[in-house]
Amino acid sequence: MSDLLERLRGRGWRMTAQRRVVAEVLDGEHVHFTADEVLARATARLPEISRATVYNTLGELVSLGEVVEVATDGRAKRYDPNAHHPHHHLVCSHCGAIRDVHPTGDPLAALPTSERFGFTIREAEVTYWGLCPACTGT
Amino acid sequence: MSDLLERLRGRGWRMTAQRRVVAEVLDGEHVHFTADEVLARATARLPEISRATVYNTLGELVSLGEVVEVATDGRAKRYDPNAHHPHHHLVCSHCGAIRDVHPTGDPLAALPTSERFGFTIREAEVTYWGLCPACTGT
DNA sequence: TCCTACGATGGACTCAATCCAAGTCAATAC
DNA sequence: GTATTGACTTGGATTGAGTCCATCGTAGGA
Repeated sequence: MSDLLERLRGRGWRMTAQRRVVAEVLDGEHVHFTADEVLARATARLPEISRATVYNTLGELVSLGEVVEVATDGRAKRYDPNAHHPHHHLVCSHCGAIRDVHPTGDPLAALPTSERFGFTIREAEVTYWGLCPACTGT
Repeated sequence: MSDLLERLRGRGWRMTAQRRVVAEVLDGEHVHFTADEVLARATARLPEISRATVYNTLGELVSLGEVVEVATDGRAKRYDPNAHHPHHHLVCSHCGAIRDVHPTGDPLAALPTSERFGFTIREAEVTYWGLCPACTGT
């Protein structure tokens, strides 16, 4: 899965040290970081990188479709590098941890025309809420 | 549907002018206000009400289960007074407008045990994204 | 190697939401 | 009706996430 950089280069994305570091952080681990966590990890590799650059780069990766923005609740947005496999999310209501899940069927099909109110619907997003194994005990 | 105040009183909720006004704002119209919109409408009826009180009251209504907090994307949270009829949401990605919808079937059933990763799942929340009739043209 | 348009910087700013110490008042008891 | 009291309200300060912008730096083409 480590060809994110190749893909970006292939698309004519201007490569800079900062952008490479952000892409590497996202590509490296399959967790869902907040922008601040990305910043922290990027800073570890390239100390002078700025917050604005991290936001710019994340925003660009999102609009390129390489990364998906996940907004759960009022917490900070998280960035999901697993954009090429459609999936949904399972969120721990206690600690905020996120896992990718793949439910069966198509949720779009469950919405009859009479319930669409003239909207042009583009996608359905399913979030499952619960307690992760670590938080179940507490 | 205007018995929200009755229900609250019945539950021993301490009634104050501020709380009544907030409850009335939510009860009156079936749209999904942001906290600021609630504050604006509450202020129109009771000019000296403070922002903190609106947040406190909204938070309390949420934990009483009388109102549902809807967080879509990075925008401000919205408050949905239609808490007694389970439903999902249709959001306009352009203007942020929200409508309640009732898809068929149970999204929880679509998640096989093998995809639950030991989580204790409490609920599934489906958000449909699209453009509302007013924004489709632009 | 040189140019230059695109990208990065960082500090100020916005916006939503929360905190807190002091003041107020609804509901209960008398 | 009055006194009491603990829960509620206030508003200004604060936090946290994210954006803006004028200026500086540099990747990549000529």
